[in-house]
Amino acid sequence: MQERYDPTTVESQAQAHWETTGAFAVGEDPARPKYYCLSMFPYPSGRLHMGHVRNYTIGDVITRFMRKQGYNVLQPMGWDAFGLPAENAAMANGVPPAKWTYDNIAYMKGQLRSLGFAIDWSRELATCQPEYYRWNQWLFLRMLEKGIAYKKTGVVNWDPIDQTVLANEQVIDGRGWRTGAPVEKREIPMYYLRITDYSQDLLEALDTLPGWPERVRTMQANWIGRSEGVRVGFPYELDGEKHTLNVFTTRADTLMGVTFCAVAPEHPLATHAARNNPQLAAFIEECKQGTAMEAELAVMEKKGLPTGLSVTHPLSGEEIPVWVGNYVLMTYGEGAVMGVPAHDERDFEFANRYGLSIQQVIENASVYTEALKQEHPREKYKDLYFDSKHWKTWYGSKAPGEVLVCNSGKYDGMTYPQAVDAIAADLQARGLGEKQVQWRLRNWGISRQRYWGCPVPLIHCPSCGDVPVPDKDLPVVLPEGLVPDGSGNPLNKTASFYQCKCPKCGGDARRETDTMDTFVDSSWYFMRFACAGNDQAMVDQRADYWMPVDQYIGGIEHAILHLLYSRFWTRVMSDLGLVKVREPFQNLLTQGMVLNDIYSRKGDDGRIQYFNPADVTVQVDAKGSRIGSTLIADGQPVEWEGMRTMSKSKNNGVDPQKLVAEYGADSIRLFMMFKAPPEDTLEWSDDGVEGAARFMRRLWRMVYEHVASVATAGSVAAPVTGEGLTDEQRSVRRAAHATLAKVTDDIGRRRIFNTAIAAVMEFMNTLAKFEDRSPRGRAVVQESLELIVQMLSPIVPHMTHVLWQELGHTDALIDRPWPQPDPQALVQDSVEIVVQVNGKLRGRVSVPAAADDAQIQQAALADAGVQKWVEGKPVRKVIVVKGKLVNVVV
RNA sequence: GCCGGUGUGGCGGAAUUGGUAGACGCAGCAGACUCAAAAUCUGCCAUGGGCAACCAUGUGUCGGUUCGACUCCGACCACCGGCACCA
Repeated sequence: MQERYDPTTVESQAQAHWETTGAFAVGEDPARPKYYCLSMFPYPSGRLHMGHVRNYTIGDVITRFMRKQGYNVLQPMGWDAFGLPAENAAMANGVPPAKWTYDNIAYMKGQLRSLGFAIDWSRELATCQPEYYRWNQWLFLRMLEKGIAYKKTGVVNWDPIDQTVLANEQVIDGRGWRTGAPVEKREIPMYYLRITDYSQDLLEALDTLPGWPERVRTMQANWIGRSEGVRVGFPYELDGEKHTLNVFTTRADTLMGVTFCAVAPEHPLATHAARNNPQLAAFIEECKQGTAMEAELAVMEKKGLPTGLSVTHPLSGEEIPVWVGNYVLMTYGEGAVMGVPAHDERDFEFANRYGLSIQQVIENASVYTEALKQEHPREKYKDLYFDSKHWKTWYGSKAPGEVLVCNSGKYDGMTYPQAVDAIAADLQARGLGEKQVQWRLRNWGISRQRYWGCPVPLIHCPSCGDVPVPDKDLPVVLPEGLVPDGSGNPLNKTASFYQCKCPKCGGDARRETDTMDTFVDSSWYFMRFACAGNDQAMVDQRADYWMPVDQYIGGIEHAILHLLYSRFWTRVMSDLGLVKVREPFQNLLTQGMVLNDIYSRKGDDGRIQYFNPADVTVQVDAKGSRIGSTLIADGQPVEWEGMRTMSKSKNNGVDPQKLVAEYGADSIRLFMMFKAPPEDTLEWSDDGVEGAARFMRRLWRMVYEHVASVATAGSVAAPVTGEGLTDEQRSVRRAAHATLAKVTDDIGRRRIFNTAIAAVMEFMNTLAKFEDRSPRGRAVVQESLELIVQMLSPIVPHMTHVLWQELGHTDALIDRPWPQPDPQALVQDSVEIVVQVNGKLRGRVSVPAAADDAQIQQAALADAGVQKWVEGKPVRKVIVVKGKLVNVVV
């Protein structure tokens, strides 16, 4: 055995073994339970970043662990290869997106291989391959037939100078990223998928996913956003015709407090009113300025203008003025809201700004008590509700029983649910409303006015209209040699693509040049992995074998959109009879981001320059606190801006390849798994990697010294059992098996790897102090080292592969079943009990493991340290927690 | 703005079901080995007081529940993720 640990030799040796034995290729095996372990596939951006390394290491640890548990484990890998960055790179370098993408894939695949992931590469796919995306097109056509896909106009960000649609990312401070022109909203025709048909199903089925993080399920539920309320119709007359303005409200109990209605700028009523009202027309035009992003709309100053029209209150018959409000969203509900300024914060703000009246119709019974009514009679009370600080307490609650309706005639004194029921019933009787369920979820617009994506398979014929591409003509292949220049989709300028014949009438027609949202590509790739190589069908029965994905791993940033779209797409495929599964992902692990320090310096020209943390040294004081940082190159100070996700713009990226070359893949993998729990953010640290490498060398040396001692002093004793061991030998053995139990639980159940590694480290500290070199002692060491090597094998597979052989084994560690802790080794004679007096730690006692409560209590009270605090005070109560602690209350 | 999350020593984190706060590691300090350095090994390492035994304080802030709270409840502060065309 080599005395020194050399990662390069070790890793090539292990990888060669896996390569030649085809260790990672899997097929359908009815004899074993299957396990599908999937990490979110990467966008081929150029090189692997640390987030990828973290993601795939987590997946690999689980894959290797489950394999050792006897499962037939599939871990595939592919490329989310369509998307905007390829077009940006094309614009910058003049290289077609296809070439850039395929070059990146080749490079990144090499990186993944060097990290030793147990990936079945025979199933690799890239979403930009026609063999893949033809099935996007095929399923889209099925959705058209079923009415799930349809055409409608949608709002996009429009750059008026480049005359092109901008992605949200391409809008910087409300301006086009290339032109700097203020962005406008524009309506264009698009294709949509009716995900809202599945709202109820998508929401209810969240309860069938206990293996998903609670927060993700909550976020999805809120995103789908089911709310129960009432549709209220406000009748009005226009040009002698009767109409109704519909609004949706969850607070029908406040209906008698409506003092205005507000409609979205795009609402038909607004459009109508603006015809003879230039001021209003100008306001609506102004609302078209700015982006289509909801986050931006939500923080905008609330503005409005009266339409000059009014509607009739459905119950009181009062005239209610109609306003146009920039905060009313056309995409939610009816695109119109009723305004109850006394009991809605936003309406309150709006009414105050425009001098609209405020009518209180609810009093808070629990807060506005009889005593307070004496103190604050109505007149005084009035002032209070303009006091926004108290607004929430006094008016914001709708908890039943807490608030009662007032100033509302026959509804006075009713609670929230009573009033909603009564008002809904009265509205229904008049044909002016009813109870309604409203969803926040919107249908999925999939059209993108971009080149590097999957073509939408439609043909526009002047005589036949929109004609689907016949299945026999699929795929509609995207030409790969084009280079976008920023002035829109190059497909629009490529006659060989868009010129075509109508499949119906054979006349000249124009092919659709929009491509699909890349979320389409990622909505079903996991099913395609199961059916690699099938060129006759989208999926086959192999998908039924492998699906659902047993463990899905990816970034928390995908908690809503990607996962929801995948759940929807899987349902559509299920409804079409293509697959049996309805929920694609059984268990979900959302890994945290990888952060690194940011260092900057303001240049003479006032521009901020960022320096890579590798080029900076940090000064610390005697305690190790950070006191400053300087650039190595010039020794001058640089500013530390804290830690953020690794990015090009902040120049704080770390190149995985360099690290693998320097420390080996195992040390990087170990560091990533040890530094933080998988769901938390991970702060990068070069010192931490150094520490991981130190641990690797330590383990290597321990095995080396053991193997050498066996070579010189003869073989170890027969395999150890509990029989005839010294106390020390027994205690080491107990520690070894207790560590195994903990590591098995941490990896297998808790999916927390940092504590598993810490437990192994702790045990290695114990083992290092064990100096018994008798044959029995060496047998205990042999067993301990074998367990350590096996426990670490999912995390550092290369080194453990080699050490396993050095420990005298001829089988390959990857196929070795996971060890079981020996129950006999875990038995303890006595346990330490912590003794508290009034909840404060005052002593420790050792009691036999079998001691009952009374014996434990007696031992606790007899302890000298405890006596000191109990003496002279009556003992009121003694709480005994078996095997753990005693609390004496005096 | 809305939805979700996080907050513990100099730093990353541990404490799994309400039961010993700070495991494990990084950094730091001291020492051993060495001509020296690297590597390695040993010890110390929350804060304040004390020679020490020990005592008090301490898990973002304020308040509550409990024999007992990092953990549960209420209010607040700060930061992070998402908000439908980045992936």
